[in-house]
Amino acid sequence: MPTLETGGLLGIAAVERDSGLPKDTLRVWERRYGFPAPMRDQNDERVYPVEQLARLRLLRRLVDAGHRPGKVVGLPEDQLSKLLQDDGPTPDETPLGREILDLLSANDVGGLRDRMQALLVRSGLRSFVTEAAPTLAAAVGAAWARGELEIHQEHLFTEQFSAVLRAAINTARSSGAGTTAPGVLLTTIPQEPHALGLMMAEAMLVLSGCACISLGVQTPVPDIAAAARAHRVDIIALSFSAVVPQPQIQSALADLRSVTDPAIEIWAGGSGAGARGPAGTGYIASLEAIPPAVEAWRDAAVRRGSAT
Amino acid sequence: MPTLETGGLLGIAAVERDSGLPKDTLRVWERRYGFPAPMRDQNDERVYPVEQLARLRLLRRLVDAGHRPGKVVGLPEDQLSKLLQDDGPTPDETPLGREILDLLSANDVGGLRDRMQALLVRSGLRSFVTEAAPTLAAAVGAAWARGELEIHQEHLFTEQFSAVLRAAINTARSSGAGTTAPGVLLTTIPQEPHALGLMMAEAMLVLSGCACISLGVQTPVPDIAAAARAHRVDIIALSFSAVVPQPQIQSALADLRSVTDPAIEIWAGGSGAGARGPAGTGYIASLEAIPPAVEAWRDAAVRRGSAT
DNA sequence: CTCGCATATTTGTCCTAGACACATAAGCCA
DNA sequence: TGGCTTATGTGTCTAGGACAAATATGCGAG
Repeated sequence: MPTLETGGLLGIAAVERDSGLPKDTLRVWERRYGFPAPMRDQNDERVYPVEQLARLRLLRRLVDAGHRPGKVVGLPEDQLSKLLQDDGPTPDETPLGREILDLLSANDVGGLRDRMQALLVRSGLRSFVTEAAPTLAAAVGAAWARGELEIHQEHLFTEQFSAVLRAAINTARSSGAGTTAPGVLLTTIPQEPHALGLMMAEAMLVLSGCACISLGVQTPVPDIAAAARAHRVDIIALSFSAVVPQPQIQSALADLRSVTDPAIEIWAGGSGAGARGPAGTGYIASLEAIPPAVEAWRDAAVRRGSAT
Repeated sequence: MPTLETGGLLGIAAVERDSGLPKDTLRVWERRYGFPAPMRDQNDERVYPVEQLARLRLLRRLVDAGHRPGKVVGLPEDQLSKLLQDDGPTPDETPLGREILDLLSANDVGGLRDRMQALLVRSGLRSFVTEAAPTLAAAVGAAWARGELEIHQEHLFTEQFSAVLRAAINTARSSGAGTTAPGVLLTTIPQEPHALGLMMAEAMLVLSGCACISLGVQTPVPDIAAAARAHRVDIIALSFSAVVPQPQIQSALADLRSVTDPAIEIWAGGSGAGARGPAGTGYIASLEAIPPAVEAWRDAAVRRGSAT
């Protein structure tokens, strides 16, 4: 029973899943830096207390932010201060972020949904996605990393947020028709379980008049290529959060590029996507960059005389 | 450069990503059965030709369908025939199932959505969930196991189906009010990633007048308990598909039971839930069993004089 | 003092080979 | 045929070692 979790103890596979650190890395950190320091069960297998998991998630954030593991893994609780001082002006101190965090802390699910719905109808889908949504996501992410939120509160936020956004996307979908509309396939690679970024991208693409087909998250690379072929899309759009290690993103993009018709563009976006992707793949720096990118594709399509 | 791919050769990490087989399993299959038989690069690291990846993906299907690795890993190309002959009496030969499969095979995403939406409005949410939905899910699952569908087509079905169902649930939600409404927390354990069963259960609960709070999938057990406490629900409803091994389900239920207020009921349902759960947990045999179970809870609540 | 380049260190990932618990299949007896 | 015990199959974990890529450090030149 490798990944069982009984009474706050997690197996190494569960820690890999929840921290995003591969098993090999967990073991080598333990060997080199003395942390994590898991206990052993009756089979001499590692079992990690939840506090160590929490610290590992903090450490992962620090490492992703540029700190070197050897420098930070051995510290007791000063990491918290480092993390806080690192991110100096905490981005969740916007009134809106604070408000959402308060609703989450109060477990006010109805209020949360109403607030997000109100934001949506007041400002419209576009500015909801480009302005409000990133603020909310950042606030929740930061609060979670700081330990202010529990996991179930993050789950609740994700659920409510995606419900509101999904409904809005479906409403907006029908309106786009007439001009040259690129067909876009949306999904994520198997290591990427986050659906929020994908949905925000879909919203922007739909608003730009694209015909979007979303496969949801975690599609194997050969199947992404097969789906692009089957649906005759013009663009494959992939979303990456920070949970996936850079090299894995790069190789996944390269693999996909090599098995996909060169006429099909591959776009990578999200906080995890590095600016320098493999040759033949495009980088979408932000949600605001999506409409211009679609516009550029349209221009190119007109110039080459082939419209969908 | 672990996962690089040069000219149709993939590193072990890429094969793990695309086949779904863990690195450990790939190595042990090679050691025991002689397949896969990767070549080695200049660093003596495994590199897999794409044909071997394709066969590994087939093998994974067969293993998921119940075949034993030792029996099928060593076969040359007869696996294809075995795969096809495997599911002899196809249970998807209902007209409805056939129709959906045809739409999926034709990659007709609009037609798929329209058909499901029509089913929903024609028969109503309740019979859609209890009758049409299981038929569709069974047909898609069987076709997938038989190799008639590709992964991306199953993803597409899941995405469209959940979009239709989610919208219907949100519409139905507001109507239920007045009588004694139990608060229900819905989620799955971390090993269970399937959301479809959860949503179908939510639909039935909402139709029965429950106040549902869904956390989405894969909530750690301690957080399920914490969420139940925070939201003061009366019932925790968990959905299990067949992917989770029985003992893990049992121990998760037992763990949850031991850390949750005894006044809160725990219901387990779905194809993976065994009839005999741990003491103090309830078993919901089917979707049709949900309304009576809610009714029974109401009766008990009235009798004990405490209403939410 | 700063920039560019060569060298040193850190770090993630892969390697081998062995062990073992759990689940399934086979054997056996009623 | 059904239920129980034994045997085999199977995935996952363990240990330490190795090495290439990424990053930091030292050093000389402008």
